[in-house]
Amino acid sequence: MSAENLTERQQRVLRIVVQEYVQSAQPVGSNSIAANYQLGVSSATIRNDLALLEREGLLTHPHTSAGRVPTELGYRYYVQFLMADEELPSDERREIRVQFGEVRQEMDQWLRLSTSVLARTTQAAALATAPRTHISRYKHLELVAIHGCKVLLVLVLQEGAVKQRLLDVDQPMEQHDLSRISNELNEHLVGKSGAEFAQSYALLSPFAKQVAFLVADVMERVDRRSASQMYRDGLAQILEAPEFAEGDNVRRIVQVFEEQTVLEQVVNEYADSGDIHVVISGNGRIAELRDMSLVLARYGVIDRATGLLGVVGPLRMSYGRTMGAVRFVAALMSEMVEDIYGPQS
Amino acid sequence: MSAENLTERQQRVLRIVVQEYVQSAQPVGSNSIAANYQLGVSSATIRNDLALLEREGLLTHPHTSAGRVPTELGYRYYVQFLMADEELPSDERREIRVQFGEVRQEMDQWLRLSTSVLARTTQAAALATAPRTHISRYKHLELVAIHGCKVLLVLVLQEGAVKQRLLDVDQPMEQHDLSRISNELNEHLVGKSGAEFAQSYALLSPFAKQVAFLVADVMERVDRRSASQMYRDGLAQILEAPEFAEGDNVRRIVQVFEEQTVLEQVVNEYADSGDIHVVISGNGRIAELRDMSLVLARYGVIDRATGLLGVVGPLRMSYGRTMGAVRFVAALMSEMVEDIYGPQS
DNA sequence: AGTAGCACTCTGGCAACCAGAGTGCTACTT
DNA sequence: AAGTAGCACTCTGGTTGCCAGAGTGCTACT
Repeated sequence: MSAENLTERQQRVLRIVVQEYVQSAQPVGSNSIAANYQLGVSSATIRNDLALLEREGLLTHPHTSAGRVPTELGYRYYVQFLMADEELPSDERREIRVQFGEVRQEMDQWLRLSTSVLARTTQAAALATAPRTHISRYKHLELVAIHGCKVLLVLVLQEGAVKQRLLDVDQPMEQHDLSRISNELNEHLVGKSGAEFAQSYALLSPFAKQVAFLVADVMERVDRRSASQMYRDGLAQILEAPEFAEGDNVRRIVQVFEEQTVLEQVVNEYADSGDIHVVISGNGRIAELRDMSLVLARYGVIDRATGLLGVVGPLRMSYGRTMGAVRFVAALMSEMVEDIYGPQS
Repeated sequence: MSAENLTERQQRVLRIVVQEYVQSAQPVGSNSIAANYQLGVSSATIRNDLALLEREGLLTHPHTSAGRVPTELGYRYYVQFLMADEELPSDERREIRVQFGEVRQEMDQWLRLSTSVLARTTQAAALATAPRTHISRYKHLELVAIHGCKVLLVLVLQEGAVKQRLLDVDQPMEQHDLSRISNELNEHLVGKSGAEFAQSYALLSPFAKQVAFLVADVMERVDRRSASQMYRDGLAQILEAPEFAEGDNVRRIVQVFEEQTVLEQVVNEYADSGDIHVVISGNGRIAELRDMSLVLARYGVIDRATGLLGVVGPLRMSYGRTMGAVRFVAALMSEMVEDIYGPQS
């Protein structure tokens, strides 16, 4: 796709159509353009431009006597060439910053807040995944006696994630003994990945070694899982969009949003690229995402721990504002994740 | 509501109407009843019975020339007097049991599996809350040095819940020192509620005391929160129900399901009663739940840690099967929670 | 290149119509 | 008294025809 084919005015007309349609959800006709924008030409001229834009595949009309509507290609052209980057207004930014400040200490609230903020400011459905590393590394482990032969294993990974697991041991154990074993493991395994545990097995007591096996297993599971649990919010909002009102669409959207697998696919596809991404109608390749747009950004500390966040909305979305919001929230989250890792070492 | 007004046959007719309508989603008329069931009377007689059931407020018809449909009252009568308790078929039970067996050790999977199983077996939307106690009690704490002045506090509560919190300390601390403090706190605070911490403050070192304040705060927050995070699944499925297809209904359902506040209200209302509950159309008192039925059951160890699970579906739901499924999953969950507490002491 | 004017097309709403389904009632039977 | 046959009545949902309104596309003109 290139910008060369269109005259200045045609580009303006295309921009107007997209913006009007985004706002009103109504096909926009030549008359209303001529009346509401001072293009210095009559509606007939605009009609010619519209016809040309349609021949180029950027616009279409639902039926002969309706106004024009952007095609997927039209939206892509708009996002790539015509759109102005919008920053979130500073008062909104300030308020969001305050909210993030309030949960700074509670890591388990970060994602919830991100999705909630995104959903509210963009009027779309928001999603976020927890930061993950490629290979988990051991940070700290604790064995807690629950009762009798039940022991709770609490594992802290270097990226700050906490995993728990219930163990059955052969015979009742005292918290005292369990702590000794925890200490032993913490001493030898800190900073290691599951694969590197093997180096240390020789140094461990038999029971500690058993636990180490288990920990390695847990860590491997974490790594193998294609994506961590996804937070979501704002589903109800996008169902208000008129284009989703019709029959089967609702179900498709809810399914995409609930099921995770489709989103994971996209998320994985954009796993390692840096900047913000706009996926319009699944970029034609992902059938389930037909008629939806995603705006996604990666956040975190690259090569250390990164996650993905963004929104899902109708094609007819305010891309400028949405991208501004996603970019801003991603930046805030990055700040907070960096905080865990300390100044870049 | 009582059972006395209706003759044997009228009750049978009501049961047939409910069951047919649940299956077909079509209003059921006197002819089809006479044809498909051997009641030994003609359709005219059934018409009389239907008219009577309608006068009693148990049935209604959408318009003059349509068949009958149960009213909310009709469903309630059905559930209370006419319904046969259905147990889940044994092969389904076995398979579910296997699945639960596989995640026995991973507590963080329990709720996810519960909702997933319920959603699949009942074809409705499922929800579950984590087990909670009225007053949290301290079990174990760990302080983990993250880097510089950042410390991660990991708190294990007696009911098995794990909370984490990020701390900023005045000066960098060694893991060694942090462990000493953790041990100090574990020694003095184990089994205590936040309110009871005060007894021990005198025995603690200054820094440990500061941490104890913080822990008390965290525990208080946990207790104050009206309900723990809710797991959900199967939303897409119930949107297939024809009665939800129409306009605003979808949004209302998604909102109820997503927003938590309404569900919390109900959940709290049935917080302390033992058996399974069927809430039909919000029992007339909760407007948001109009045209939906909830089937809820409490699970866990009473007076120790209990949670709630159940499903949300259309009024037109197979109550027998749904109740069987909810009861079964609640029993499994109770087993697993009991396991944490050990044999009733 | 741009414009005025006009014929053409398609939608969405409205009214009229009809077959089908199911009721409610009355008069009759057992 | 309980049940039944028969029939008039009512309401829906689909179909058809119609019309105003909106917007286009084309041709002839500046």
